[in-house]
Amino acid sequence: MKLLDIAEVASLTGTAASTLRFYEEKGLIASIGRKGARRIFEPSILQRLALISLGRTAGFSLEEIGRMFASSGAMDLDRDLLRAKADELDEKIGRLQAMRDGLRHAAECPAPRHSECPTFQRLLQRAMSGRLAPERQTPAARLRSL
Amino acid sequence: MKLLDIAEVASLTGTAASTLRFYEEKGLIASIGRKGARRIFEPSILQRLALISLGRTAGFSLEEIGRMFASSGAMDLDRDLLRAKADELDEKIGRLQAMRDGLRHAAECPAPRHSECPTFQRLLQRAMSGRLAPERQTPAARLRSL
DNA sequence: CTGCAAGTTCAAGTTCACTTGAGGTCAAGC
DNA sequence: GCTTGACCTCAAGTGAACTTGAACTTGCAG
Repeated sequence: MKLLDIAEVASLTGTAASTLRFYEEKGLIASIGRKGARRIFEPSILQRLALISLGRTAGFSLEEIGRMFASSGAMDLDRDLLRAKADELDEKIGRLQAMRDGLRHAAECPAPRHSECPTFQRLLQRAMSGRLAPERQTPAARLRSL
Repeated sequence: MKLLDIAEVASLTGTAASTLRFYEEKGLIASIGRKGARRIFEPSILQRLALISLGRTAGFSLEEIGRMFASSGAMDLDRDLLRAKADELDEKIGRLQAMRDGLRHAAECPAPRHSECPTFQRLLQRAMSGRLAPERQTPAARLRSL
């Protein structure tokens, strides 16, 4: 099992070395040791970084992602929380789909103004359903609710 | 056609008044005029703000969103760009779906470590296909996307 | 053995999207 | 007429997620 130095991890994952150091400082990743002053990583770091990247894409903060990794290093969370996050993603996916359809339609629609096109209106409606007045939540409150 | 003051727009859209002023400064919205020093808005501002919120959820920056509104005020863009954005969204949706499936699976899977579960592995693979690093997202965008 | 590219730390800087604060104006209700 | 509060401007502050810079050290090719 080949060990990796920071440059290898960086180029294999597309993550800047500075970001890796930053993530280590934040406790999201860990180097298995040092060779002199230089960090060395296990290959499993690649999966871990994939997971982090994925979580970021899904809209989780580094803080949240950090909590998803138990001390064991595995994803280890309350199943209810996992399900709740999945539901959250479902909603987001739905809105993104509507947005995508809206864009696609806008690219094809011959109407001079999309605001006058009923199809566009319907898509906009769907994309926004239930979130015209998004209950503003403080970061602190959001953290508490985890 | 009832005109709205900043407080009405704020409460109808859930957008803070300070944000509305900020958006105006950035050219994303415009007030139709002033009553004394106070901004007054056309009701169509509500749709515009819905569109902005939608775009933010879809991961576009304010800058990008600004460019999507031509001077006319309608969404008026190069159709190719619109299509490209739609494709971008498609990819993102795919990844989010995989992530959602991964979370859902993690909530059910009896395996002690998800890193040893082939189903989870497959989902992770799919979620990550063709991408190394996540795009940057602001905290505000994350809050909105809840 | 030496040169130097590539690593290290730590502090400070950057970007984005807002928010907050200080200080001021003004219309409306008492 | 006076107070109150919602609005105004402009500048500075905030938090997340990094990046950059300065100053220093080290592994390894030549």
